[in-house]
Amino acid sequence: MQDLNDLYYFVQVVEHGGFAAAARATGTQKSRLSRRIAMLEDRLGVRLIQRSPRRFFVTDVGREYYQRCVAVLIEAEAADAFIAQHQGEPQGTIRVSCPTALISFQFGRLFARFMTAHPKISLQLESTNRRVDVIAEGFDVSIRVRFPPLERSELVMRKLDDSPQYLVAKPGFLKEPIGEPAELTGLPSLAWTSATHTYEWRLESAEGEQAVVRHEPRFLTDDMAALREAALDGAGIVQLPTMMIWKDLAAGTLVPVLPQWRPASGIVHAVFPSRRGLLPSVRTLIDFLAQECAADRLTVDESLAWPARPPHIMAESIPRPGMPPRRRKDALKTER
Amino acid sequence: MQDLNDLYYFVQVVEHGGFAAAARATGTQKSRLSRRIAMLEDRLGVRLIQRSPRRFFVTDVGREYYQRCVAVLIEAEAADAFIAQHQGEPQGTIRVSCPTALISFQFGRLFARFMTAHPKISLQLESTNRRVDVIAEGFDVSIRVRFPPLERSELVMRKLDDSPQYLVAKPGFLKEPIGEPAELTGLPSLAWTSATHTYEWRLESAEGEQAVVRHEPRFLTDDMAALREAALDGAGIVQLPTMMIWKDLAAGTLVPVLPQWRPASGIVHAVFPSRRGLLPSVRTLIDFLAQECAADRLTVDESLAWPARPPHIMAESIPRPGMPPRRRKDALKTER
DNA sequence: ACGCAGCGTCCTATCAATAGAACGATGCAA
DNA sequence: TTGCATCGTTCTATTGATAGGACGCTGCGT
Repeated sequence: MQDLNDLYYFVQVVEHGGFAAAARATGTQKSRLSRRIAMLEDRLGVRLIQRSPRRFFVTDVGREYYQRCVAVLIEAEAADAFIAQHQGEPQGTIRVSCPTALISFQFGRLFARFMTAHPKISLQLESTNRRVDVIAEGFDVSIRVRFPPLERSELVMRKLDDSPQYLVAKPGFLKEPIGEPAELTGLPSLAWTSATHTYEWRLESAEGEQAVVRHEPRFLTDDMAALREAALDGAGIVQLPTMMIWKDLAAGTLVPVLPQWRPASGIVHAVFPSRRGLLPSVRTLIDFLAQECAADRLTVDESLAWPARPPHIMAESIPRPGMPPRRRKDALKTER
Repeated sequence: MQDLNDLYYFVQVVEHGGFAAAARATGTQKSRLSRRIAMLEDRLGVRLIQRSPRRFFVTDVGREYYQRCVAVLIEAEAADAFIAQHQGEPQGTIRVSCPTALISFQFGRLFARFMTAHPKISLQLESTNRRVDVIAEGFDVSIRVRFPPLERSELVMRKLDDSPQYLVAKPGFLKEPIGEPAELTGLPSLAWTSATHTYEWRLESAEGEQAVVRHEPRFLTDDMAALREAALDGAGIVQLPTMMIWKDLAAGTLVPVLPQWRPASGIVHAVFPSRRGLLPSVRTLIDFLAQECAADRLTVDESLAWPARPPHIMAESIPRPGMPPRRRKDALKTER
């Protein structure tokens, strides 16, 4: 295989009228230029440059070859220019997957805000509760909610939000209030379908005590809205995300069950194939979502008068050197 | 400076649908391909290929970049094709310089034969007796005659012919025959203008004795035809090349002076800038001239019934390996 | 469910290209 | 005519890329 860099060296030497001048102009050693041109001539079997100490001129065949080499370099520059132009302003299409419920009570609004803020970016959003294969299915990013401990993955994760949860029921569903996790045993429950077919509430007291309560749900579904409707109708006790039901709690149409014990928070995170080569558009989206989630959480916490929970430690999102976190104050203000 | 070879690697990997397949197809180690593509992505700041073990697909931006890289390689191939096409059949213009006299009595015919034999080659022939600067003046080849010892030069030399010489005068010019070189002293002489302004005949006997006779010519010129005319008119004794006057000798209009002592032969040779990168057309011309000179010499020697002189040892013309000397029997036959 | 072939990536001893200096040649100015 | 600055080329100790193998992972066949 020929060394395409020789074409570059050749063009530089011709354009500067000598090895020494080309070396100075390009910061390349003249010994390298001398050697590479000699090797190029050997490979081609022609003399491109007639030269001796103090003498230098390009042969006729060398001139024609030079023109063709310039064409090569122009194409190479065009390829780089395409990438540079592609990088410059976030644009293009982002393929995202997101759990259905999360879209309906939280992320749907965020995606809409994002598109308003970035007119040149399009989203292709797949609403799904299955665990998508990011690489094979061609997603740029997938939004997921998982409960700790998170499994390790070849994919890169960026935490977006905590997902505090409530155990709730319709007011009056419980004949008498309960005070201990053990009292939950045997009560009717509703749950999200689990792949492992085991159902348990992992609870934590304000003091840090932990309890695990196993239950057998009388209603299983992968539609979180259906779970909420069933709870509102008094079908049983269910664990649901704060962001989904905070207005029900504020209105009193749902009430916390065992309020001194809180379920473990989930972690909302984005997963994507690699930090290297992340398109500006995708990076912009992920940063945006992280910022919007933080702002929304503050609003909900203030509304419910609850202190912000300490964040879970998850797979590290390495801060990008030289890139300060983006703040969208104006976007936050206008949307309220 | 980017490594243009990375574009080649990228195209190969994309076209073969994986690193392993590309490595097999190109004979390149897959570790190199893996590394070079990773470095290319780092430099560009984008992910061109989404991949993991057993998974491989080219991103959208990667596909567009691939198209541009193909364009680069096509241009590079075009440049090589131009050179290959340029090399294939001897064609184009050869710039030659040749001494005027040599043209008139020997090489003019040879150049004509050459052009007949090679319709696609043109010659630009400068008839000159000055020592041209081959590199600076853009000659492909210069024909020269020099007497030993030849000076060393950065130019490459290829001997074409010996140039045996005769001391001659008009019949009857000498009142009495002379037998020794010393008897030449004081006789009227004619000579080619010398840059050194010293004039001497270097003679050698059949036994190998050598003699040097200094003389002061009464006629100096750089026109060899004029020298011949003057000798034919009886103006004096002159040294002339055999090829120029062999017919005069055969006809008796010129006779040898001091026939037992012969002047040293000159060497007709071609000089050119470099063996490396010698165009096929130039190589063809030089080979042709060497062969034609050999054939002509044979004819003249047979006509004058003289044994061929042993050739002088000169700067070596390295035989080109694998390339047998070309013989042009048909050309020799038709021209007689 | 398990074993295996083959994938892409990483590691390191080896090899080849390079940087930088030395050399001989050349043109120009004094 | 001579000295000097700068040219292109060559040489070699050093540096960096590579070959080749090892590794972990994945998909497919049994």
